[in-house]
Amino acid sequence: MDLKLYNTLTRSKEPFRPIDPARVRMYVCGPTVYDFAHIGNARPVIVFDVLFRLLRHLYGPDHVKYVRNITDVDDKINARAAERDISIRELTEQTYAEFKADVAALGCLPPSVEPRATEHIEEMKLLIERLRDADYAYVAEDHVLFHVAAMKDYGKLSNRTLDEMMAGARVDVAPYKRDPMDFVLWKPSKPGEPGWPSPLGIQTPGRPGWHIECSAMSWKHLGETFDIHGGGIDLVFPHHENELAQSRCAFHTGVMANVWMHNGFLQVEGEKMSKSLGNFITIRQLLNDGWAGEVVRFNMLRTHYRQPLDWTGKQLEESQKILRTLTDFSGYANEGVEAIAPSVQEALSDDLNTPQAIAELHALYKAKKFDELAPTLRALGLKRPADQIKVDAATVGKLIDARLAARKMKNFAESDRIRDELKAMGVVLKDNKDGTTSWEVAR
RNA sequence: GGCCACGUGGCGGAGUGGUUACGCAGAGGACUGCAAAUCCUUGCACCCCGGUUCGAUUCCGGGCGUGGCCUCCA
Repeated sequence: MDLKLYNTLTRSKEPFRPIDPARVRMYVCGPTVYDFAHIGNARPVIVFDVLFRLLRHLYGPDHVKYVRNITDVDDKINARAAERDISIRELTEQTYAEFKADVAALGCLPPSVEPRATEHIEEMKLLIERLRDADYAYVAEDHVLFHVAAMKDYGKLSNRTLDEMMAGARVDVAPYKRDPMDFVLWKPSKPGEPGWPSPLGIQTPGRPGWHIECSAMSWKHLGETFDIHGGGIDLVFPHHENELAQSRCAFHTGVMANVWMHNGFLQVEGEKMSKSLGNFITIRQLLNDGWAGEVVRFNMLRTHYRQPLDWTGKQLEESQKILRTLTDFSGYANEGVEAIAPSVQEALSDDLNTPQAIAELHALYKAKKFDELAPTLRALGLKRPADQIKVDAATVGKLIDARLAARKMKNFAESDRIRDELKAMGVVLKDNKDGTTSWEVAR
């Protein structure tokens, strides 16, 4: 069956045809490492992890290269490091380590490569030189700017024409820009700011603009053109539009990535997530609150990746319940063979229709096809969530024995009392026909 | 103001020009000392107004609502 993916470039679902099936290449914009990742950041990480897993399944694990960058040079990083009075390196290292731990808890495989912007300054400078040599870029007051008007079909990805953008441009345009829409490829660093020797004969040390980082890193690790470029929908403009412009103009190609994929925006309890509203949810916080990473992952996948998603506590609880049910059969194990059942593969192949895939998981469960269900769950990174609270099994066992004894003597007041006591501990009993009792932790 | 997305049953959420989504919650039943868990059954739908059509939730136009981008943002 064919994999179909929605392409933002063409605004339609298209059959996926890798440039080289032996080397499927995907790039996704990664985090700017200055603070804990929030659930908005988690969405693309999880969505593209599912795609990564599907591609590995379809083309073979050794034939898929997934690059997710780390932006470790950025004004927000500088500000935060100064705020906390630590070095930039300390901040980015620490934040990156937290990020790695968080997304691992969400059941995400590490990408094939996680390049850092600061380790690709030379590639960025090479790109900048190429762009200037081809008259797509110019130097002005120690900045290097991309001249948007030089590119004929600029705006194709975000569906904007240059005229529209000019009309909407804000008043305070930097005076050294030829056109208001021109964007920075390289900018001078003030003393104290991170800086590198500048390209194109600029004497002042400088640092790269945001967009050139991704062009450089994707080039280095995936080549001039590749298959899939992903990220959040809010990155379409200006980030991806500019990335695309840089790479295409630097390499004189008609495409950068063949398929551009964007996940929808996420809200929290019906509102935009923001620090001022006090509804800012980090991955770390959810984990600290006792939610299993798998539950967070499952909750994210219950909505199709292109749809807007409203994150609520109610849904999270529901997700935990569902995921427990789906993994509640004898013989289930979190580790073991991984495989994707045909019905699930078909759903995922239709532009990553994870809600349909989940419906298929339910169908497998209902049909008792556990030998297909377990490997599929594992292949999707959906394990049985761990209990939120820990209880002492020996204590529970003793209480159950006492209750069974009471029941045998038809002392139901006592047996119900013990049941309530266990319930207060978070333990829920399941009586069986033959007089035995099994139990599980409710949270 | 410009560009764009979304609006499905109590809730979440797929999908489709005419036939069951799926899940959670609810209701009824089986089981149970009573429950819980489990299993079986089940009610409830497509924002509004026009148009196209034999027929529209599904296509087109308009309206209303929510959200995103246009400045850093997943």
